[in-house]
Amino acid sequence: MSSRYNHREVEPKWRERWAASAIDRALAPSAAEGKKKAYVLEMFPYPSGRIHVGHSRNYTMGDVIARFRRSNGYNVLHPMGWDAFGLPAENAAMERGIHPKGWTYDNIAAMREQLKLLGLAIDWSRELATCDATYYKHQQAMFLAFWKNDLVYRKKQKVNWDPVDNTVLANEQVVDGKGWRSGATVETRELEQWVFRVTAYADDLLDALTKLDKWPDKVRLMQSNWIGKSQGAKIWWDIASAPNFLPPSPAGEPNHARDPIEVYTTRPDTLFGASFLALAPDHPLTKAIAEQRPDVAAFVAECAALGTSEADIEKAEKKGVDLGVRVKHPFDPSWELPVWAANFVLSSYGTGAIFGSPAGDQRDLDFANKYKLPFKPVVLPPGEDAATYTVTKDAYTDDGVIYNSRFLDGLSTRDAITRAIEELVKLEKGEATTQYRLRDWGVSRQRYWGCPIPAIHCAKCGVVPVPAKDLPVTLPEDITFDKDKPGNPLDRHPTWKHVKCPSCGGEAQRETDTLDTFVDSSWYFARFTDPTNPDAPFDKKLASYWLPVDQYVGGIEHAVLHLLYSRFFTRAMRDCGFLDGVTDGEPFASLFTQGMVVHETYKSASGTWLLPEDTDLRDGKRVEIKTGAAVDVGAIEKMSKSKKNVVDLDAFIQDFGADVARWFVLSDSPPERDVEWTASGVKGAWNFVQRVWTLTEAHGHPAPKPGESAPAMEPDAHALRQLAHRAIQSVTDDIENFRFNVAVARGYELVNAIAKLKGQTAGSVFARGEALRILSQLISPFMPHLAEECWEKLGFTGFVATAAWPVADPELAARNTVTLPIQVNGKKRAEIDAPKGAAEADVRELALQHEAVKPFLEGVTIRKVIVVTDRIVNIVAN
RNA sequence: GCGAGCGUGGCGAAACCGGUAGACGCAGCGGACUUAAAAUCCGUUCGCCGCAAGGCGGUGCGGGUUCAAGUCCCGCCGCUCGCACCA
Repeated sequence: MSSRYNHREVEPKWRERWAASAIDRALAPSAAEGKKKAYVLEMFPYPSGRIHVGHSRNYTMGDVIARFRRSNGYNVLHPMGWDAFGLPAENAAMERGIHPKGWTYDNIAAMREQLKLLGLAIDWSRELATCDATYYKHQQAMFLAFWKNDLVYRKKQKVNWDPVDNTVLANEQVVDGKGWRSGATVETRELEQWVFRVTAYADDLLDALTKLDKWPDKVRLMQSNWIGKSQGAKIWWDIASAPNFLPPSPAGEPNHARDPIEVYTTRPDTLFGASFLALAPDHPLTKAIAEQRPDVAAFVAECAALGTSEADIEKAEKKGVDLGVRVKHPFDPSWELPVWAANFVLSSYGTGAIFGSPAGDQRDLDFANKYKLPFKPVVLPPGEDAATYTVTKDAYTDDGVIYNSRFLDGLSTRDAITRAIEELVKLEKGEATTQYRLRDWGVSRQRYWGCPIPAIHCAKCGVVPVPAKDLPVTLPEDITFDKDKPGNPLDRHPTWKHVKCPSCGGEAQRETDTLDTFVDSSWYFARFTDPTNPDAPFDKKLASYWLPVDQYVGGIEHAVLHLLYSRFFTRAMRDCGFLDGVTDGEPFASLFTQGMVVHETYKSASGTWLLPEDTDLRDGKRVEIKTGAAVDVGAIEKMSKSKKNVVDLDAFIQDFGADVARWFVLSDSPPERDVEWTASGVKGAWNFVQRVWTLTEAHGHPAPKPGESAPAMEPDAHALRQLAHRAIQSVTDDIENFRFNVAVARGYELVNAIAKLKGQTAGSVFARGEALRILSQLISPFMPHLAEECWEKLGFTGFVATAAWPVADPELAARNTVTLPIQVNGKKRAEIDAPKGAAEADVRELALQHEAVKPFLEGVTIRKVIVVTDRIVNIVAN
């Protein structure tokens, strides 16, 4: 009597039982004596509406780890929440007249139900949403603490300004120099911004990367590049002469037009090759001169107008204008150099000024060639002759021996850098310095749907923090969104921003900027450790117990920003007294970046995107079901709503079940690589589910308990036992090492082997029952519903989800004979079976006497026989 | 331009420290069951030569190290990702 496995009944049944027994709750530290903790976390989602099967991969991977750890006796924390502030809610409000709050919470409710259908072992009692005042209240408190500790400050910063939407745009919202929504040309504006002092930790954030050995090298490298530490020197170039209109420098006042020009370089060894200085178009001196010289003003305007897109910059020709200023060479006051403004000098890096040493820098060389500035080589490449070596169009940027450089002559690049800095220090013309590419983090956003910044602007007292007793500063709900009135709705609100100054009691205004949503996600992992605490972001003891996150799982797209900000935040929380258990400031001990789910894209004849479910394969051609018309099959891309190449999760689970979805997204492709969602792959997973169930049901006996002694059995039954115990070893190892696709393959192997053993003897029944028990346990992290159903069918009580992970019997798992390939001159000619660990001499004899080997040894001399124990024999002969 | 990664059957892939290349899945082919189909089950499937036993070739291309290379080294080609005038 066999019945088809009915996921529509089985899956909800087990989810209800798990929930009723609260098995997914993390234990309080006091209740978890003797257990190790495991904090498993997937990057929490933005509640955009509905989830598709593509989203499920990330959560499934985390779930496999969480379930695996629980089976291995850990106290597991596996929570879920919502990254709930952000622009899409405001866009929806504008487009559809819905309130961002309602839209967001509706989406959360829908997505929570969808996620629950996946059967994830999540402690839902800890759910949080960053848009709850109960959450952002603590964020505001931490903001104030950071402010007090000088980790928050205000600064005029260049921003991308959309003049139509009246708002700041993030870099990724600027497409080809135009605002992504309005299409208006983006301007650069200077705005007073709230800034987090990330650079305070620049060195630590960089150095600590070496200790994050459970992070992908790629991510560590990306962060390292992003921080971009470089060692060099600051050099001060005294003004020799300047246009008369520049006023003289008042003594003691810095940053004046006639002050020495500060330049940053990593190559002070090439100072004697210098032939000009170049300043950024918005360098203070450039701007001062532009006020008096129309040609310079025109040049500055031209640079500002040039698009900010990378392609524009790439194509832009090196251009400049002579500013009419002359400076003295630091090593020789009689040597004067011209000062130019140049479009390739960035004001945002270093000091916004460089010295041009054309023979050693391609940009400088291009520039010098264009404007006929002189240059001479000062670094002699290895193997070149100083008498004949010349530079014309290609600069030499590598190391060499310094020449044409007076006291630096004959030194290596490295020694010359040290020597040059020594001399600069002696002459008080410069000093060694370190530069970072990393900038402080501007967090001001002119938006409604974000965490209000707890600050008040008072004409008398300046910028005043909101007193702790007045937190949270909540968002007003009576807000209007109007397409015709762009900008920040908070700013337009009739009453919200008008408050009394907490300091003087006078009329004042609230800060109407809200925080970048990356702030919300920079500490949510810590809030999960104590998610309902009303008085503090989290209890220190609880956070110390759970943190760091033992396994973090998410997309590579967050390799830099989210992960770097979280590392910053953890250090800042530590140093402001919120956190004391994470002394190294690292929030995520181990990181896994998973690949995406990709799918073909389909376009109808009229050019609109089609959902996969609206198409069908007929005679090998893809057609639109409604019309029968041919469909244009496009590239295989990441599943996304905009291209409609998505498979809806609800519908899929209805048709095939959550276990099929979970099994499929983990099979075939390695987890870090993308996996293509295909109908045939689904079929494979579906067949497997059916096969596991059919075999389990057909067995018809209770399975032996773990450790139960086995009866005598036939060799094929014994072989199944061996395979099952080896599968335990392999799958355990595969999960531990994130090789889920290999674990899946082991599952197929075990099922194939179980199906092959047909006998009904006591031995066979035992072996089959044991193998089925092991199978149900090994698949339980992957297909938890099916595993429970099988576990129950095999006569066990309680949940397989909470049963102890199976342990392989070492004797059964061990291989006592091994098959050794025998090679002659590296080509395989035969195989022999030998006892494991057989003596070299014995194996050697077996190999040489083998019938299949002999013909290849005739007429040649055996030079050498290599025997690698338990691996291979290679006979070298000629 | 700089940096990193990848390249294996018709497809997704596996291969631990250099030791039988292609596990496992999909698709294909042949067969069983069936009036038929679906489902299921069994067999088979890198290419070439051969009736077969077997042989030869084969991990993007070209070299090298080694008894032995998908794996290590050098040089190309292609693809993907990150950064991008960073001084």
